[in-house]
Amino acid sequence: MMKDFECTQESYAREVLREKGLKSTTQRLAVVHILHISEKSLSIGEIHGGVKDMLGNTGLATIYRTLEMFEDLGIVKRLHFPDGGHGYAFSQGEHVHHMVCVDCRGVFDFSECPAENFDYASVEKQGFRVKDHFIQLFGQCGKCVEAA
Amino acid sequence: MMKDFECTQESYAREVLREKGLKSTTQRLAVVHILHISEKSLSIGEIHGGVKDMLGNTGLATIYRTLEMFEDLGIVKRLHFPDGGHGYAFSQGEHVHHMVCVDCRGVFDFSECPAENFDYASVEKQGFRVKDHFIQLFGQCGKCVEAA
DNA sequence: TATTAAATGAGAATCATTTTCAATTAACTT
DNA sequence: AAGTTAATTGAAAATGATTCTCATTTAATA
Repeated sequence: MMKDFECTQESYAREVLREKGLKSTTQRLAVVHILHISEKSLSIGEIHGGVKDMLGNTGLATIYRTLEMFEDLGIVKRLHFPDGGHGYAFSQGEHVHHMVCVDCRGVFDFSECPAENFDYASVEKQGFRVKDHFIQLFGQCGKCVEAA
Repeated sequence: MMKDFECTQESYAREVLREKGLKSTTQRLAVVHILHISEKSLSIGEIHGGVKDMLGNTGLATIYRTLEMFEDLGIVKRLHFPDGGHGYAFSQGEHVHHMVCVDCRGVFDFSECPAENFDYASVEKQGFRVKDHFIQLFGQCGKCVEAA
């Protein structure tokens, strides 16, 4: 089934799915599209709403299943908000970090890693082996600074 | 009411609470104690269990209320696990970060900030103003490396 | 010790997430 | 282009996490 919202991101997702032997369903591609066209990260509910607008009724469980899978595949990145809520943003598996606007919840990627030159030896003294890190910046985006 | 588990951390919590005009209840001090004696971060359920062991029945809602308040006061730090779960660890408001062992969920503080020398100007180009950051390292602690 | 506002407990209410299973569909075969 | 099959979906129920309500209790002060 050919969709009228094909785009680079969608092709990327199709590719990743195919490599893993997973199906490129209409619902999965719609999730990619919704995340792609959004400036800000989206909650599960917002994604569900967006997909329903595109496709008509869609089960919420499908959205949960899709996002969990996409996170494992590196297609989406889950963000943690200070209030405990979550947001999801499209990602292509690269090492990027995110700035989150605490006012509008907008998400802005940046590729320079703040911890790039950090000497892990200092924290690995007691035998801890660092394998990954999670970094998120909080602040206000340009628009919200002006609006304030 | 004098408790038999007074300790530095407890005194610190008492102090912070008093400054804000909040009460140092038995339940709140028990939460501090439970977190203090634990090597690893604890889930809400584990904290609830620990407090019940100390005090007998204690409402789960109280644990939620206490942790939320403590987080605001900087007395505890909430950690985000890759699976979406949360852990809580005692904190004294200093700028510290955490290494989390993905095997045993143990938490290890370190004060050297990986982003300390990072030049935020590069990410603030588009007007974003960075106000805070969240950094968490994932890996394996010494014990779990050996056990593996 | 009496007073009072803050905090608690218990359970209901709400909200988030996962599970189950019959029906549907994408991908592959012919 | 139709048939086959395993993967996926939708719907609703089940589970789990979190918040709310309000009568009762308690810590802090006078």
